[in-house]
Amino acid sequence: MKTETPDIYDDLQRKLMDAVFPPGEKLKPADLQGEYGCSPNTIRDVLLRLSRVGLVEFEAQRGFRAKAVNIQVCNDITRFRILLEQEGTVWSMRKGGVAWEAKLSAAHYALVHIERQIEREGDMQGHAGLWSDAEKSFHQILISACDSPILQETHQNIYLQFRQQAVNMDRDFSEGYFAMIIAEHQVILDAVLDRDEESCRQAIHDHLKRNIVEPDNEVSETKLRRQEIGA
Amino acid sequence: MKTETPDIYDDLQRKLMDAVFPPGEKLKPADLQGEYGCSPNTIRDVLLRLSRVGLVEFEAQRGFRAKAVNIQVCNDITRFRILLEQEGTVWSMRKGGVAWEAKLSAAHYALVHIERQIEREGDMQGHAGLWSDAEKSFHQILISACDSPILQETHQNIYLQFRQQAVNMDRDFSEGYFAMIIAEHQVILDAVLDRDEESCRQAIHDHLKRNIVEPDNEVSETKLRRQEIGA
DNA sequence: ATAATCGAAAATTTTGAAATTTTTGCCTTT
DNA sequence: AAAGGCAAAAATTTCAAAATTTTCGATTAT
Repeated sequence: MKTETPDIYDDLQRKLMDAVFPPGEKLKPADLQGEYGCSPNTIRDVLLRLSRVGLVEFEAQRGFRAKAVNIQVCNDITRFRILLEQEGTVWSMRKGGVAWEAKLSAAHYALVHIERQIEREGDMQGHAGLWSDAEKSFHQILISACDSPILQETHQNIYLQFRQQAVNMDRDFSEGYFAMIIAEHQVILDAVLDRDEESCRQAIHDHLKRNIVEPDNEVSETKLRRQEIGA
Repeated sequence: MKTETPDIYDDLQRKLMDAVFPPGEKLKPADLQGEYGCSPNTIRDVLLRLSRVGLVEFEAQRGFRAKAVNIQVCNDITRFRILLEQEGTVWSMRKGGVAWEAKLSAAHYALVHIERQIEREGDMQGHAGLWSDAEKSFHQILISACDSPILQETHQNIYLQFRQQAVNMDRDFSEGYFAMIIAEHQVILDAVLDRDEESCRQAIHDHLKRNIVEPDNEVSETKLRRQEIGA
């Protein structure tokens, strides 16, 4: 039998991020085993590794659960992501050279291209995967020159968790949503290329703050679909 | 057979932090098995969980290694720790109430007590464990009111890694070392109680920056004992 | 002499069943 | 009727052996 653990890992990660498992659902190796035609222990192994990234919650003697989704967790992840991305970007601005700027510009170009297309066609479904990859790429390149493997790895994990939370929330991709996103990404890019650290921090904060739902912000409260499920 | 996995986990974590395993050394489940009288798979399980904390490096199909120790990693960990502790403390200053201040004062009092004793007796060995716990407690309480479980968990992991690095370095606990540490901790506490965010950031930075060894800082270069081993 | 290839040995991963622990439903007791 | 306890069932963890992959040394070809 060939080694297919990486495939199982990737498949489970994708399902976790695509909300195939409701937040908080128990993940029983014995059940999942059938899906992949391997032994329960192989699944256990994969789940342990996924818990390393934070996509799965693990408690000794009590097995695994898909990570909970609720306002508190989502806010926490977002605030932490803002911190990591602000600092990682500022450090990158100090360390990064022309090559970094070029990569960032390229990633931004590709991202804007997809976003404009979605805005025109008004069709999110067809391009969801493509946009997701491009957005991820842009934000990762943003901090890629910061010369801190630990910050980058932590950010990568937080980003995955952020996506997991986001997918489980209803977001209104209404008219003009992507136009707004495009503008925000542009502000970030400009601040970086201008080497304006404060503007950059501000731009990153402004871009991500929509995901922080304050308790008194009644309008945004309705954004959570499966709120509190699996808390 | 009873459940003793937690014991194995704790024991391995301690050995990792006490530099019983040289940095970079391969950790073979089959070898460690004998020590604990369990199967190799149980060890594997534990090592996977330790890799979640960052004390152990894991690569698919290539097993486990004690985390590498070198200037770059140590600097990276320290810079990241500074960031987390600055931000966590500032957030705590905004959220924390009297109860938090009281706990922090208590932790500081206990810490200073031990540090003065060590400074007087000039004996680090006898109090190493006690001081280590008190220092950890102070720094954790510092960020305990920040209302961000993710930041706290990340800080906890980074702190463990920091200790792992520190143990593997030669540090000169020469005359006056702890007097210096005592003063620095005091500055941090004062800034917190004064609700002076900028002073607080500065104090935390000043306290931890000794662990950042710049390449051009020749004096400090010699501090690394097993530098580059297991890189 | 250097590089590439093959094969044996070592190490890691997977397996399926046994042992342990937690959970659940039912019965007894207050 | 509610609370507590017991036993059966379900789920998790552990085990030791088998299968796979990697590593390392030696041989061969360039």
